[in-house]
Amino acid sequence: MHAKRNFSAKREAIYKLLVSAKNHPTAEWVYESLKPEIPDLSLGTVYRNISVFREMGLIKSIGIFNGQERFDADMSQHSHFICTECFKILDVPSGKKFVDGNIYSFVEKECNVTIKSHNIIFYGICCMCNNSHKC
Amino acid sequence: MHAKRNFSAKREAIYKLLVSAKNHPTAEWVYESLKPEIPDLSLGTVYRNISVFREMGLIKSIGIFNGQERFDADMSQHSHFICTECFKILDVPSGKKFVDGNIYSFVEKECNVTIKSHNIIFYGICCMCNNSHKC
DNA sequence: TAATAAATAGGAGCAATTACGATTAATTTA
DNA sequence: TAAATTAATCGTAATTGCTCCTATTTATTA
Repeated sequence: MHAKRNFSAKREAIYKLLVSAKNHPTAEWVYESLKPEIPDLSLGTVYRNISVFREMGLIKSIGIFNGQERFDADMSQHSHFICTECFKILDVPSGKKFVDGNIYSFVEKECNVTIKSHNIIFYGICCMCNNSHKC
Repeated sequence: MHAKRNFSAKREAIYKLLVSAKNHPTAEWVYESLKPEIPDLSLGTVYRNISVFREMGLIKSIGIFNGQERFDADMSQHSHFICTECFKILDVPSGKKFVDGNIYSFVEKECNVTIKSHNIIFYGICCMCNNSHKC
């Protein structure tokens, strides 16, 4: 039994796609992906629902890369790698916790702030973009 | 004796301001700040020189927040805190190194990538934006 | 000084995102 | 069920941060 959620058909479709997508998609990609099966979908609806999901805490923004904002419906604490060539984003499995609660309180004291969350992004070249395609 | 650098007067002014600025400025802020003393400065020149500096490795981008890219001429490895209310950015003094070389090679193996750099950003509320202004 | 190269101004153009009025769908109330 | 109310969406216009382009100016070289 799970919480009742009155999502409209389109909202539901957008959310499901975000959850299943492994590419940390852009709003544009969500729109293009759903357009074939939902021909009367509008781009504004995608943007608006992404905002709704973010406010609900269902998704988060990874950042803006190559001019487009990237989203992630995996709300577990993890880091990302982004290829500066093709802008592919990979999850960094955090078996190792890079940043823990001790660091939070350390930074909070040093900076006199309250920390809500953090992001770690590794930049580099993915194996597809390396000359030697050993993927 | 230091390396000869043939910067134009405007380029020099932009770079000096970036170095002295403690607010991790936007291009717009640089433009507005220099405009009074350099009335014929154009916004395009600020953007172009920021690109030049970035390619030269003199500055780096912290990211895009509230729709505007933020820059930092402090090239030492350090993290940032950003207030989600007022978008003030603070340096996190890294007496503690959060991410070291071991983590790089760990992630490189896990993700099959080559890492060039990384960014850590803490999000939260600064003391000015907290109800209790204990700053 | 003349020829060449680099940097800039100013404005047009672009692309991602947001805002808005009109319409449609869903929900509640009677 | 029907009417009234609320929420969601469409389509398009507007915004905005940034980039690009051309003419002009400034600096460098011969």
